[in-house]
Amino acid sequence: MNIQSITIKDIAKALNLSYSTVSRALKGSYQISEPVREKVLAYAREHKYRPNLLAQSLKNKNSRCIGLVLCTIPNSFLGEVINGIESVASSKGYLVIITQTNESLENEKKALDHLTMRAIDGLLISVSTETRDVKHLEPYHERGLPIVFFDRICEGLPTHIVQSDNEGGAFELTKHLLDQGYRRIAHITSPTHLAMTQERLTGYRRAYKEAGLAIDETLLKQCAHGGAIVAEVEQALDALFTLPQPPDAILAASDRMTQSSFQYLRRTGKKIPEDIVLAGFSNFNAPELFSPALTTMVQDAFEMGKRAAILLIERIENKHKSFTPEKIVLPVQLHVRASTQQNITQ
Amino acid sequence: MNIQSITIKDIAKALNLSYSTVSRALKGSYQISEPVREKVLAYAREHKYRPNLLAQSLKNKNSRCIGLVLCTIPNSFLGEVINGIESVASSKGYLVIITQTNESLENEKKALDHLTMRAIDGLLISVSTETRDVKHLEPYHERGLPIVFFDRICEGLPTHIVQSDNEGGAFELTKHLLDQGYRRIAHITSPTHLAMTQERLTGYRRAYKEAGLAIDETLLKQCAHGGAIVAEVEQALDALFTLPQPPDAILAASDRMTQSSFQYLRRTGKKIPEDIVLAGFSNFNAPELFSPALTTMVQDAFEMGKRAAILLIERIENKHKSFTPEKIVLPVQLHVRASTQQNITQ
DNA sequence: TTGAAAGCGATACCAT
DNA sequence: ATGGTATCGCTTTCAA
Repeated sequence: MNIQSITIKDIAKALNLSYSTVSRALKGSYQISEPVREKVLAYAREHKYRPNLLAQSLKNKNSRCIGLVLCTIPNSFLGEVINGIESVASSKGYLVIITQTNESLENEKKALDHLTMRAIDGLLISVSTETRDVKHLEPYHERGLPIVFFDRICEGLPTHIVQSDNEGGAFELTKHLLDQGYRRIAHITSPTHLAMTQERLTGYRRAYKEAGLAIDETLLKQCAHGGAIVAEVEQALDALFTLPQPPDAILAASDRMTQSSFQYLRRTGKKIPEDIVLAGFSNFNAPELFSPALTTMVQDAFEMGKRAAILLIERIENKHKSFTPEKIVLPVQLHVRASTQQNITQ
Repeated sequence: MNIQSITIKDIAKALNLSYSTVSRALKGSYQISEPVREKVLAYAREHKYRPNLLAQSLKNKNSRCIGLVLCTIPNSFLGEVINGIESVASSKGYLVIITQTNESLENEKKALDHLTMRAIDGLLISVSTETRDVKHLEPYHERGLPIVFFDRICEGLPTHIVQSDNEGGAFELTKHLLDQGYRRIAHITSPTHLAMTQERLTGYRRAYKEAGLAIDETLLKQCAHGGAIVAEVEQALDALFTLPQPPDAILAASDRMTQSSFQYLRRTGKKIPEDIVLAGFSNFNAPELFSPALTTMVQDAFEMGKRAAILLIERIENKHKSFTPEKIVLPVQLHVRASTQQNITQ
């Protein structure tokens, strides 16, 4: 569809100028006389001239579009990340094109293919749970596409990275539970090939270690799809609750896993926090409205999006210059609520 | 950025063919000999040829992109709508470009400007609360851009429309509350210039009328920004609770308004459902985890997105053909939970 | 300061 | 069946 009103050629013909002159006048080039510039601008305004961005992109080899790849849009955490990204992108005149992988590497590849065929200027990506390496990203990186990883990082590319303090968060959360006297803390998390998972496990282990306690490895459960499928979370919980010694606490690694766990516990009649306590990395926007109010490790989602976008755009606009890959680790915040405190009644 | 490997010209040169022949071979045109086709395809595959979609769009005047305009992405209802849209768009090979208005008409105009300069093939839009008419959409419509409205409709354009049964939903919800014995039902909703608001008010009034009861108009509150600003919801509630006769029930018109109301009631120490009952149009994905579990009028968000996308793509692909504007009204579903039932615990 | 012309990559009409 | 060429809308180098 072409919603174009008039083109540069139309203006040129109407004013008896050459295409190039019109183009220059429109761009505000300095090598142009005032009267001509004004005449062109006036005519353009009057006839509602709008440049064809496609043509510009084709010619300039840049599109002022940023590609965004993430697992799913309807997600309280990622939704805020998107807003953070858009806030800086739109202020800098970039359009963000969002694509979802639904945790499939196949979809991730397709999304990248699609986006790059449309000449995006840069890429922001949080990889899918199936993604184990950056092989599929290398060709783009080699051709000079600026890439910034956020949230779910994948090692292997010298690019900027923006993530949460996963280790510190898991440490604090685990410590909080240990401090409350819980000893059998189940950790429901994503596949272990994800750096994020490893970091959180490290935090979890460190908390136990510093408390001088041993870890029962059977309490560590990975969900292959990062909790995208409710059944996998339920399976993990089924397994946990049929252990000779079931857990007394659950630490979930994401919004989805937290919510599925919550629903599972509710359905199976386990009382929170009396029978079992629950806490999770989660960015629900009203965890206090839950019953019981939910203890959460909150990530600064908006800030994550903002920082990632700033880094990316800075790279896009300084393509020639070399840069040192930066790794930004954003602090997380523990909000203790009723779901992890027996002595507090909501 | 150009992530292009090789172009048609490269292939043509390498194989000593003309551009046109290569183009035809790539497109699978029938008027081409087998050996040539194969040679071209083989070379293309080997050298990872990827068409430049920008160039194709410029030439073909279509982009296989759909523009999507809505108020905000991080929203349980709209998030699902987006998924519905993407499910059909991606299966038909369209890329969805999402833009947010944050309830500002100004942003809406900018988004439209941006999108159309990039030659989208069609537009899906749920207008902002500030949007009172379709004046800003007319130029695009007149130039032949296929448009489909969903959710927040704006009258005045002969296009397809997909929305929920707002009147029926409000009627049922109000009736449910009246049936429970509540008589002073406050309705917190969006500005009245929105069709959706009018429809819901109509449903509300019809329920009262059929029950043979009179309505206290002071119980009807509009939030200028549709609840996007927490303060406006709180102001509305403040006003309601300082009435000589405060409401005994609250009917909120959206996720945001429902949640803000919930938080307000919690904060001001009003017990639900003992002191006041609360119900709302809302698509929270786990309303039963709230405390108390929330009575909701659930819209079929995914289906709404799907239908809207189907209608739009059908119009895009049959541009020449005339069509009769269709108005699809999707049924909504009342889920009664504890927040509107005094006699039921949790 | 302005214009002519080439070219971005792909397509399609007109020839042959 | 294949090739030449103009074109989509815009930018930019080179000349004038």
